[in-house]
Amino acid sequence: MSDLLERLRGRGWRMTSQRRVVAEVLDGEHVHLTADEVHVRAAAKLPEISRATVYNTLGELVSLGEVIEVSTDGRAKRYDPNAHRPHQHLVCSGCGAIRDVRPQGNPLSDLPAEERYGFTVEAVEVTYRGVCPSCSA
Amino acid sequence: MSDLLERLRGRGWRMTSQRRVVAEVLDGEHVHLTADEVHVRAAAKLPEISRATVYNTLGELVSLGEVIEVSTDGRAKRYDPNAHRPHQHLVCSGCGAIRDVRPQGNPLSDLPAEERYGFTVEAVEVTYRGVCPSCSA
DNA sequence: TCTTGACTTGGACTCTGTCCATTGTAGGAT
DNA sequence: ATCCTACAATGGACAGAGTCCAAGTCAAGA
Repeated sequence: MSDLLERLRGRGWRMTSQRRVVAEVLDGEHVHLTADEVHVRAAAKLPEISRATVYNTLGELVSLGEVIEVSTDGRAKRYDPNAHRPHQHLVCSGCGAIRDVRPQGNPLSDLPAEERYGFTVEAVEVTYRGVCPSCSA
Repeated sequence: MSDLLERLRGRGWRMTSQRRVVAEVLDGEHVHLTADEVHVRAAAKLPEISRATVYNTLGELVSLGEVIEVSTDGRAKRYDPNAHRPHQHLVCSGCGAIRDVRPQGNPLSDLPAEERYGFTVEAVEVTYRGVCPSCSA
């Protein structure tokens, strides 16, 4: 995560305690927190941090390509720091848990030219839905 | 669409003018309206129809498997009546337009057993993102 | 240390969707 | 054709997620 901070500083990001705390909260794999969860965890380290700042910071991290925004359920968006390792998501219909997974093959190539209708296709998101072990038990 | 109404009646759906109007609004291919858009169009035919009824009806159509709920952007959900023809979505990052597309291959089979982590995988959603012709012009 | 433009704050506001008590009505029963 | 009643519609209050903005604060270069 410190390399993330370095990278951001290198891009002219002004380093504030708020931004540092948000970045720290987002560290790790299989992290898929909502903005509100990020706020709660950030506030545990830095009580004065505001919701607006958390939203701003998350938005910037997304624009910078350091974090991926995931909306699997039409409810709160989730923020996934695992942005530099292409992956898909496996979502539990029961509890909403999310796992990062790595399918085989490249789904982009599954969309033939005649199905592109003049679009410049840049990315593909794949969400597998199912029931996780604890929910099916 | 009248077969839809027939099917619903056959399942014990009480046919009201409100439900009929909502079903009519959702007729067609490449239809991906938000609940609010459905309400506006329905109200053009039946001015007294309430938002709550539109939400209720859409929810029922989704439960019945006649309409698919799509949330591509974390904003308003969209409702896709093309439920009986499996397909994926191609979304324009510029204007948000959605096209139904039919990729080759079966993405479900791209998730090998060792990447399922004990989940019972039931479905997969694929969203291609790109820029549509009018936005790239 | 000073300065300044970028950052943060918090509260009001918007948008999307849900809830619920009340009123209305579709469609089977008579 | 009319009556009943369970199911459906209404609309207004409410809730959750996110945005906006004017005022105050501060990181970091000079």
